[in-house]
Amino acid sequence: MAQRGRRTARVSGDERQDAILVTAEALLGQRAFDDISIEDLARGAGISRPTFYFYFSSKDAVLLALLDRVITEVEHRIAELPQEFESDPAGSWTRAIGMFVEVFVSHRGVSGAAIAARARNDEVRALWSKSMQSWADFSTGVIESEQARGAAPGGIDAHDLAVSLNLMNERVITAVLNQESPAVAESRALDVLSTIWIRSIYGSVNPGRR
Amino acid sequence: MAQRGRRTARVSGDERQDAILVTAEALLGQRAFDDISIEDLARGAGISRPTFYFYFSSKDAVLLALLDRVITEVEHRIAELPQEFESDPAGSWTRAIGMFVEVFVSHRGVSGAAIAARARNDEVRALWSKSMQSWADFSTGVIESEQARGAAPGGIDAHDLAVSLNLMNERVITAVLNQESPAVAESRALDVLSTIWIRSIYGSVNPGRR
DNA sequence: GAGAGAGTCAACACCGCGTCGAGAGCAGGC
DNA sequence: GCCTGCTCTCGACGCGGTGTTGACTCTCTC
Repeated sequence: MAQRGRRTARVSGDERQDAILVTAEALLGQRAFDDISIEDLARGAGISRPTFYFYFSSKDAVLLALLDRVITEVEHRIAELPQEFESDPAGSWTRAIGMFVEVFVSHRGVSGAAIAARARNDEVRALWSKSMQSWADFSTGVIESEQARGAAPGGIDAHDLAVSLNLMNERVITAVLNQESPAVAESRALDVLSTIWIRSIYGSVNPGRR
Repeated sequence: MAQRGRRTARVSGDERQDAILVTAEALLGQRAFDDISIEDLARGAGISRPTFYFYFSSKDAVLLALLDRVITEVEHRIAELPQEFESDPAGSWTRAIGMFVEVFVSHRGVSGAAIAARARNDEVRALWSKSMQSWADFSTGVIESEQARGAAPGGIDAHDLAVSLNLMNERVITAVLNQESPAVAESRALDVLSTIWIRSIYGSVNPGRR
């Protein structure tokens, strides 16, 4: 994906760049992004603070690179998803949502920090925005075709519905990651989310199968 | 509500405290919380930076005071809400959700900043958390009684459902406030949200009336 | 072996935060 | 009238984090 760090590529020193990313993800597992200084990242990568700037232009740039990886992972996994909404709508939605939950939970530090940084940093916001948009578009497409084949009722714009449900997922998952209260128990989150998706898309508790 | 500023009350100088709050809310209408310095608040209130600390212990304390007001307003308005879920479930939910949308939209700067600050500040998090909890409890209660009277199907824990829907509202409303994309158009937000609430609570497009 | 990168860092300038201590203004008690 | 104590004010400081500069060292190439 897009060249997020500096360096035009060549020899070692790539290792340095990588060491910074590794350090950052590790530290994000322990404390909040704001509580990690560039000094910390540099030390973790075995370099001095000014040298950090040779590899990344700021702390945010590191986060951006990390987020980029996570999003790429989601994209790959979306592409691999079997498309069987007609034969098993409930199962299909659940598998799709489950994939998101899984990826974000497995990179909880990065996801949390990125979502928080969105408010502050334009590039993070743009990247996240672009992804949300593509997920929302994906959901919109499916919802529209479910509405078209008569499996799902109209009465609501498919895109509005898709956007809201995706935003719900984002928020519910972050609440779980941050162990907020109120939040849904991590073990029940997937169940709850897919129930809401299915009920609000199909307007019924048990969407028909064919 | 809880004494958020400093001062144990007496004469003028209350005006100063107030001037700081007014300045803060005004500036929040123009730029992000992070881009407002204590110097800015002090200048706006006609005092020096150190004097600011006589009234508030930090910038976050100002935000907390502002958030407190907004939450108090919501609480009052919840209390005034007519309770007629049995006779008009759809309308009742819509009115309740509409009230939230209205209050947060009318204090968009504060709401946005507070929600972002949650990640960073314990007190903001605690206050927001407490309110979300009480709104979720309110919704849980109504959902449970709808389930008990047979108007809403079971198959999902009322509290999980209530929490998720409240989190959705929070996120969809912030997306609207920040003019994010994707987001739902401000004019349609209420409609979309209430449709999702109703479909996922009642498991049908048109909950019966009695 | 000279030149051009890539890579490194000590030292510096800067900015915003929070604190400290010295006052100014205004009570009320004596 | 003036002392005492309180509220309120701010200049000046120290601190921690950021980002930049300029000089230096490798190492690879011709």
